[in-house]
Amino acid sequence: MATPTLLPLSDVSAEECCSLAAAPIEPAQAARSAAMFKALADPMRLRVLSHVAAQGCDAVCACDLTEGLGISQPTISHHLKKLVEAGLLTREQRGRWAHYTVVPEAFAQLRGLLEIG
Amino acid sequence: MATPTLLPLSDVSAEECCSLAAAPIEPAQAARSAAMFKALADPMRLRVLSHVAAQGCDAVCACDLTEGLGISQPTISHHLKKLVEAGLLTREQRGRWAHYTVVPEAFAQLRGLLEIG
DNA sequence: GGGACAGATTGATCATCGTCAATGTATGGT
DNA sequence: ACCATACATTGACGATGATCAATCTGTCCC
Repeated sequence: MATPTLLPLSDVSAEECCSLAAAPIEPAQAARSAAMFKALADPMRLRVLSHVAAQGCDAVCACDLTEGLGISQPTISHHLKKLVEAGLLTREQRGRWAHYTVVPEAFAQLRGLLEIG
Repeated sequence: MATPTLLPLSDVSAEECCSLAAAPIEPAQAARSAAMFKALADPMRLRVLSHVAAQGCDAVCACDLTEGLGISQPTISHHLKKLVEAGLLTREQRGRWAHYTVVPEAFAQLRGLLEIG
């Protein structure tokens, strides 16, 4: 259990660091980048993510999100899972509580892609 | 609440300049931002966009995209329309040809949202 | 005007997604 | 052992989206 669902993100630093404007993007990288953008492409998920990001380096308990967003607990759980799968958040279990933290490298990578103009 | 004002369609610079981490995002802005990310959330659309962005400030003719991407002309047209609607590209008709150019301000805005960590 | 061309639109199909109620799984407290 | 809590998973449903073939709309040239 608790086999780290921490999928790669392996070498973010060495990974394609370049903008969409540098050259026509490769299909494989397009698929990976689109998957990350897809995680950001839902209003409620952006709000969930923003609540976590607003806590800075601190981890945020899922129980703090179930209130004030106006959606059910399973839906929040669903969104958090998507964000973790996309590599934007990490999950850490502490007793009964699940704590989430942003992954700064992922955001840096996306910012790099959007360096245009 | 912060500003219940109507959003200015033209004033990108004065628009919400802040990251997701600055504060929990407002539902209205979450919807607008998610719409832009949604335009980026498809691999083929990222490739189309990248082809345009790779031309820098020059406009790119749609006819240059129909070859080399492996999808039909209507699908390319569909993706270009989505990118224009999202504000990431502008369209300019020149005779029989449609030319597309990136909108740097849109990308700057998205980079601002992703300033995390 | 008539034909050729660029590209947008339509309609259909198949897949994916957001959401919820209900249920399941683990953990902590007594 | 038992129950309450925190969260994940399942299954269902309605909505959205990507793609294509066929068709339509406009523009250029003779």
